[in-house]
Amino acid sequence: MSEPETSQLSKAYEPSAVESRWYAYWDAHGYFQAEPEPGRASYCLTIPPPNVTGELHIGHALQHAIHDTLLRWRRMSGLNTLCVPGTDHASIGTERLLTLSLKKQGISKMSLGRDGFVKAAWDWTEKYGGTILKQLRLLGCSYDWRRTRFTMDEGYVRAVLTAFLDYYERGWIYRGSRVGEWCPSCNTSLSDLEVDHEEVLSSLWHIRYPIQGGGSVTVATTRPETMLGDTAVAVHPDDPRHKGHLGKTVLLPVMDREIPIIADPILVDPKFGTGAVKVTPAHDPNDFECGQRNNLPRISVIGKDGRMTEAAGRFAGLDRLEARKQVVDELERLGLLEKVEEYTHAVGHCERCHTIVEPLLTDQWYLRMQDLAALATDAIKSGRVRFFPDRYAAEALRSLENVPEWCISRQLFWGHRLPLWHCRQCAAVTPSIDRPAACKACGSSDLYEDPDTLDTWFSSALWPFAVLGWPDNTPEMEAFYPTNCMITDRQIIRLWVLRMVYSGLHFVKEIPFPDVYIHGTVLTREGVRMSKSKGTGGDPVELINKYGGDATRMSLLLMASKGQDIRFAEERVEGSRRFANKLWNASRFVMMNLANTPLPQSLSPDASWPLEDRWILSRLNRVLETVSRALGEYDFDDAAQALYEFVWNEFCDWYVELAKARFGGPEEDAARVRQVLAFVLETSLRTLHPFMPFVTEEIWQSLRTQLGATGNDSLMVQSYPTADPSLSDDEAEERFSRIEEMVRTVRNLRAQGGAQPAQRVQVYVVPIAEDSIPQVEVPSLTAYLAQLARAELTLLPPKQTGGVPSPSVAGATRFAEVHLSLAGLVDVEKETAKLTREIEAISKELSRVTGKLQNSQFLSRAPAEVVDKERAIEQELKTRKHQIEAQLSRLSQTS
RNA sequence: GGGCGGAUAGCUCAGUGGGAGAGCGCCUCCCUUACAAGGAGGAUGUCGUAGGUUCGAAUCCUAUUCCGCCCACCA
Repeated sequence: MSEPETSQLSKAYEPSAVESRWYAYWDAHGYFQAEPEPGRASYCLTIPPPNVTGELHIGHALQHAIHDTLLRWRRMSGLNTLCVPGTDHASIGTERLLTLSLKKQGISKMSLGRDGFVKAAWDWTEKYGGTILKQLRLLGCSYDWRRTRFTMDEGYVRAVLTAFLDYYERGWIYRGSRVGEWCPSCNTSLSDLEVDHEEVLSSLWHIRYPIQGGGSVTVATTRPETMLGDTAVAVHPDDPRHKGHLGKTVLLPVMDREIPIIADPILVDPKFGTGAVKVTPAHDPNDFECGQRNNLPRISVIGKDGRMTEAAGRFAGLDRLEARKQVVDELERLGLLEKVEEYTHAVGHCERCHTIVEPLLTDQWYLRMQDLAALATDAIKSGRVRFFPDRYAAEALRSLENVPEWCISRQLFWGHRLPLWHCRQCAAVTPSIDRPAACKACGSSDLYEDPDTLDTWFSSALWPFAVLGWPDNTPEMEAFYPTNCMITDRQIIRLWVLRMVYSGLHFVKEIPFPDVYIHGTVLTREGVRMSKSKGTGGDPVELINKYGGDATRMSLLLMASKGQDIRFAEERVEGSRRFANKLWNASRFVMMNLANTPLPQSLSPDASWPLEDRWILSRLNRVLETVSRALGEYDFDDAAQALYEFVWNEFCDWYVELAKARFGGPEEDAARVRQVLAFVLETSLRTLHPFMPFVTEEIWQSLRTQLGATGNDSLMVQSYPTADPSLSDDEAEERFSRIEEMVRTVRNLRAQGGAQPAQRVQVYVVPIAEDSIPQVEVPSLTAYLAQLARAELTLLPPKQTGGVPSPSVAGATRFAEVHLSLAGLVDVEKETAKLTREIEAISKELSRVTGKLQNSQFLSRAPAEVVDKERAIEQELKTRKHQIEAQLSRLSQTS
C-alpha cells in the first residue's frame, strides 16, 4: 500500500476520511504487529476481553484510549511493544442473551438440546463476535490483531483444561454438596461474586411454634415459605428464656411435623429477637452448617426452578413467592402469626438477570482457595503487584481474607466442559482432556462426560499467559510475560484481577503484571452509571463520527484524573475537536511559511538567539518533562493537559504570533524562526501522537513531504521525544513572562478604555527600576503583540512618569507602569472610579499581607522562604498601589 | 453494620499547608490573509456544614449532611 495523498491541507480539519485512511495504512504496514525478539526490552498489554457479543460503550472507549496511549508511547520509546486483543465467551451472559433471543423466535433452549444450543451459540458468536474489536479500530487502537484470542478457541480451551487438571490432581478441586447460590431463571449455580446484594424493604414475620406439651416459641423470618423445610428450632444453650425448652419438640405449623428444639451457640445470637431461630438446612448456608453440627435432616422444599417441591406438601408446584403469601395466610388463619414488622434487608440478585437468587442444596465442584489467595496476598503486600490508585490494594487485600471456596461448576451449555469422565459401572471419576478409553478405576469403557461447564471467570483468570501460548513455553511467553500493566475497572478486581494474579503465580510462577491501573467509571451528567439497559449508554461510535476518534480519545484522557469517576460531558469532546482543529491550522500556517527549511535534528540555542525562541524551546522542554513523568505514573490528564496548554496557549497564542513578524525580516532571523517553528511543531506532533494518533500522523506526513523526506515511514514508528535539559532556560522564561504581562496590560487598557482597533493610542512604559523589564524586547514584542505601530510605544526611563501626557489610563504590572493615552477619549470619571476600585482591592490584599508580616508568630515560625515571599508580595502591592494613587492624582489635576 | 470515593464558578472538573484555577457557557469588542470550529478583554466562588490543629487550612484532624460505590449470613 502506498502512502496516502496528503498534499493540500484544507482549512478545517475533517477527521473522518483522515482517520480511516491512516488506520488502514498502519495496519497494512504491520506497525501493530510485534514478534518476540530475545534480548530486546518489551512492553506488553493484554486487554480485558469484552464479551464476545458486546458493543463498544463509552467506558470501553476510556479504557482503550488509555491502553493505546501507553502502547504508542512505549512503542515510540523503543520498546518491543505488543498488545494482545481478544474476547470472552462470557458463558452465563451469552447463554442468557441467546436463550432470550431464541425464545423470541419461539425456540426453547431445552428443545434444541445441548448440541443444538452450543451450535446456535457458535453461530451467534460468529454473527456478532468481533463487532466490538472492529469498533476499537475507530479509536486508533494499535493492537496486534493477528493474535486476537477468544476464550473458547482451541488453544485457549487446552489452557483451561490443563489448569483444571493441575488443580484437580492436587486435590484442590472437589465435589461438594452444600447450600449455595442458585439462579432459578438462569438455572445454574453461581459463585458468591456473581450475586448482587440489594437492600429491599420487606417484612419480618414472627411465627409462633407450639411446643409439644404446652407453651410456644416464636421465631422470626424474612422467608416464611422456607418454614416448610424446617427441621429444628435452635436456641442459645445459656439463654435462660429457653433453658427449659431444650430437649422438647415443637409441632411445625402447617406441616404438622414434630421437630426438636436444639442448642446451637454458633447460629444463635441470644441478643437478637426472641433468641429462637428456625433451622432450614436445605435453604440457608448457616442453617446448613447448623444441620451438619446437629445431624439434622435436610428437606428441600424449593426446587431449582424456583417452585415448591413435593416436600412442600399442598404448596407443591407454587412459585416460591406465591407460596410465601399462602403460607403467611395459612399461619394467620391458624392464629400463629404473632406480628409482621417492616424490615429492610439485603437480598441477593443474579448479577445477570436480576432474579432473586435462592440458596439451594446442590452438588457442585469447588476450588480450594487457601493457597491461591495466599499467593495473591503476598504479591500485593510485598509490592510486586501495585495498584494505581493504591487505595485499591487495601481493598484487594481485604477481599483476600476469608475468601470462600470458589464454586466453579455451572449448569450451563455454553462454556468449557469439565474434563471429568464418570464411570457408569463403578462411579469413579477419570480426569482427562480427551475422552479416555477406560475408567481408571475399573477399566470399564462405559463413561460419560461431566455435564457441567466452568465459571467463565475460571478461564479468564488465565488470560495474560493463556493468550501468549501457555501451557506451552512459547517464544511469546519468554518475550512478553509478565505483561506490564492491567488496565481495567474496579467492578472486576475480585472477579478477575486477583484471580489472574494468583493464577499467574501458581501456573507460571510469576506475577502476570506489576501494575494494575483502575480507571474511573464513566457516569452520565446526573451521576448515574452509563449502561445500555438504563438507556444511558453513550455510544462512542456516534461521538467518533461527530468529533473524530482523536477528539474522543483526547477528551477522555483529559478527564481521566487519578482514577476518579467521570461524569461524561459532551462539550469536553467538542473542546478536544477544537484542539485538533487548532493544531491543524497552526500546522498549516507553519508549513505555508517554512519554505525549504530542513527539519533540524536538534537545536542549540544560546544567548544570542531571540528571547521568544529561547522561551518556546524552554517551554517545550518543560512539557516533555511533564508528559514523561505523568505517563509513567498513569496521570493521563496531567500529560494531556500539559500538551493541550503548550500547543494552544504558548505555541499558537504567543510564539506563532511573534513568528509572523519575522518572516519578512532579515534572512538570518527568518531562517532561525523557520527552524524553531519546524522543530517545535515536529516535536509536538511526536509527543502528541499517543494521545491523538490520526491528526498528528496526517500533519506529520505533509510536514515531512514538504521538507523533502521520502519513504513510507509513519509517525507511529518515530522516536518519542525526551526532555533535553540544554533547552531549559529559566531566565528566558522569566523575561518572557514579563513581556506577556506587559502585553496583557496594554490590551486590557485598550479594551477597558474602549479604544477602537483603528484608533491611535500612545503607550508609555515606565519601568519601576533599571532592570525590571527586558528593555531590548519590550518595544518590539509588546508593540507587535498589542497590535501597535512601534512608534506608538515609548519606553521611558525608570520612574520618569513626567513624560506621560495627560489624561491617560494606566495599569500597574509587577515591573512597570503602563500608560495609554487615548487622545482625549479618556472618561475621567469612569477612569477614576475604576482606579478607586482597584485601590480598594489592593488595599484589602495588602492588609492581609501586612497583618501577616506584623504577626511575630508568623515571622518566627513560618519558613524563611515563605516570609520572603510575603515580603515581596507586600512590596509589589505597595508599588502598585503607589502607581495607581499617582495616576489618580494626575487625573484629578487634569480635570 | 463496616469500608472507600465525591461535594470548589451556571455546567463538567483540576488543585493535599503559604497570594482560589481550566474548559464550556455568559458579557463586550474584533471577519488582523493559520484557524469566526478563531482572536482580544471581562464578570462570576461564605472551596457541603460545624468544630479543631496551625503563624497560616480548599488542602490536615474530628463530627455531620447529601451523592455514588464496595463489603457483611444476624434469623
